[in-house]
Amino acid sequence: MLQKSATIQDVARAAQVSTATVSRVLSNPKLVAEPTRAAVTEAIRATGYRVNQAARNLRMQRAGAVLVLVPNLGKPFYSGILAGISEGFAGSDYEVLITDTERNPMQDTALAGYFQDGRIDGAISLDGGLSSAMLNHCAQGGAGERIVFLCEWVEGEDFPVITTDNAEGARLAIRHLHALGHRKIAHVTGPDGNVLTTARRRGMVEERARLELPARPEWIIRGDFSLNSGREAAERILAMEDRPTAVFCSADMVAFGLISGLQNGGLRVPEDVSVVGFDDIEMSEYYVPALTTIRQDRHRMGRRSAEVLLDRLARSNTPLERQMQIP
Amino acid sequence: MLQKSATIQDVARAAQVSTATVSRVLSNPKLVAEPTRAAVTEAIRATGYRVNQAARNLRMQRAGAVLVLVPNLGKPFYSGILAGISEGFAGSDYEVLITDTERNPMQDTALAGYFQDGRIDGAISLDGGLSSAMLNHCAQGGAGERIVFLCEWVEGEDFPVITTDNAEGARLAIRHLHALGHRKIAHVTGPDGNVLTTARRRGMVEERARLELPARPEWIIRGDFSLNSGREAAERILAMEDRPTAVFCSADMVAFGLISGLQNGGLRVPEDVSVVGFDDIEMSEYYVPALTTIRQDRHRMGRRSAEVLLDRLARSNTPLERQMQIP
DNA sequence: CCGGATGATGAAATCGATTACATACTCGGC
DNA sequence: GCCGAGTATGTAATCGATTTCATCATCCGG
Repeated sequence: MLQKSATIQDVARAAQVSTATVSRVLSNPKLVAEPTRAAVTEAIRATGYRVNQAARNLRMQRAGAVLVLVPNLGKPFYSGILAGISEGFAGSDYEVLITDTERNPMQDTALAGYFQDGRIDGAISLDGGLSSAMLNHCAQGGAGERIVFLCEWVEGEDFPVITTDNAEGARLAIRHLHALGHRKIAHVTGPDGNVLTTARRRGMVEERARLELPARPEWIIRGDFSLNSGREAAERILAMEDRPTAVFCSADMVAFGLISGLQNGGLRVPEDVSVVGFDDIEMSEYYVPALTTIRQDRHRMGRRSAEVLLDRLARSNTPLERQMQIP
Repeated sequence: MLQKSATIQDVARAAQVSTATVSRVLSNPKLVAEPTRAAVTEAIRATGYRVNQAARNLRMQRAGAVLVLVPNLGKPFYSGILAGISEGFAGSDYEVLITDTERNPMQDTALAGYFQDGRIDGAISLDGGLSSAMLNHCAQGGAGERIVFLCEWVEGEDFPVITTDNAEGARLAIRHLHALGHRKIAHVTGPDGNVLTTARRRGMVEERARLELPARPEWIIRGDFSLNSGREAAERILAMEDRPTAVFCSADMVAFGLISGLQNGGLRVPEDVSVVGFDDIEMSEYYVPALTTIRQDRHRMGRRSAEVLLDRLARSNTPLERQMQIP
């Protein structure tokens, strides 16, 4: 706060009106007569007045901020999403807080605590691994309406979710490889228990069955969306006697790790093995060879989630009678 | 805020003491007698009381948040840094706000506005492109002590800077290429006017001169830290009659774009052209071929900048007499 | 046994906004 | 000429904490 910036009192004094009038000029100008309004506006300019957010938030019973839960800030996949979210909230009077759920794991009550403290009005979670207990705490505090999920979600809870059709993306990938003539297709999954892992694997398996392609258990390789898990998958594949000719990866990063591992092992991509990724992060176009991948418009999804949350916040701040306008 | 969470009044009532006592138990327990303290603690537990941050911040004249200015949230280079910063502030009672200065450019007064509004207590800028006018506004508001720079900095201003020795990194890169036998070395720069561009180019040029390597003007190619500028640089190099045998890139992303462009153009890397990057983002190890690069410990730098800012904030909230303890 | 130091606690002011309620004035209809 | 509605503004309560200052009890040395 530093330099004693002008307060609403100072403005009121300068314009020779009450603080109520100043406040009205700011929030609801048409309640104030033109000459008064002009005087106040001038006084605001002259004093360099700026609304003190802490005071405003206290009085209005709001926090003026939303929290974004990111599984791992270090993954480039999330950066585009964050940019979209941040853009979505620019111009609103909400600040965007970001936390890394992997490096700073949340206790069961931590998220609810943010709400109770009045530190946030809402949250966007990119982490589908939140415990139901944690979400229940929030719901009990009345914050159930103020949480939306993005990309991932929690099975069995019905918060709004902005996501792509992951199973369909997987099917698409398999169809693509099939069209290229591949029959023996492997899949590197995401981490166990992750909803995206499940959806993408399901899509993959379904489509493989539909196309009547061969399926060997070792062709489903467990990964975790990381570069390194791709590299490990490469070693597994190199060691197989009956090698797949194509691999569908659950994420672009996995694909990069896989390709680098395969090439180091002497297999050429795409001549010997075709690889398809998921996400379409910017890098994928510039990888050598360029990666075929399933696109997710991360920026747009980020924006969208911001819009959804803003809408819900507006709605839940509106008194009920104004919501149901039908007589 | 939602559910009327218990207030300090409720606790005071439950414990049959005044709010002052409750507040003291929270902030300075040794001022309160043991039995009273126990009663209050129990009342806090029973009511599920949590301090309301807006009220606390208002009274204490602080914002309880810091702002991180990121040039472009979409670049993976920044994600590790953000993770470090976020970790550095975990456990402190400051929230971390993040803004993208490219997508949401700041007006001259915007940053100062954040301080004046009482929305932030300090800022970490990864953007060396902030105008001096903007910084002056902040300094005039007394926020001069509460800004630190990270990676980039503004020439001519003396805010604390956490950064690597960029010129030395560049020299290192050139020495490395020289040791491999390369004599004709090109450089893809960052964007004009960027401080990192200047430092790295200077290091490169100095070392090239020291080693008495040939220098052709067209071997300094203008880029902008992006994948695409690397690809464009590749086209320029492919079109040269006197081609360099090695290229030092101002960033890993540039190197990736360059390698992909060169290979598409029929040159092999590293057989025909060696490429060195800068930053050592996680991908670089997994690129094919693996990229040689100049390491920056982004996570640590992030943490460090948080520490520096926290220290300055603590200092500037301490009354002067307690700072100068020498009699 | 008293004065003053020390310790524990409470009453009330304060931070800077918003807003319910009160007041004063204007205007039109009867 | 009076009343009610409407408009413009002010007074003061309020949000939920922190902190200054006052009060009161206790204790110790002389």
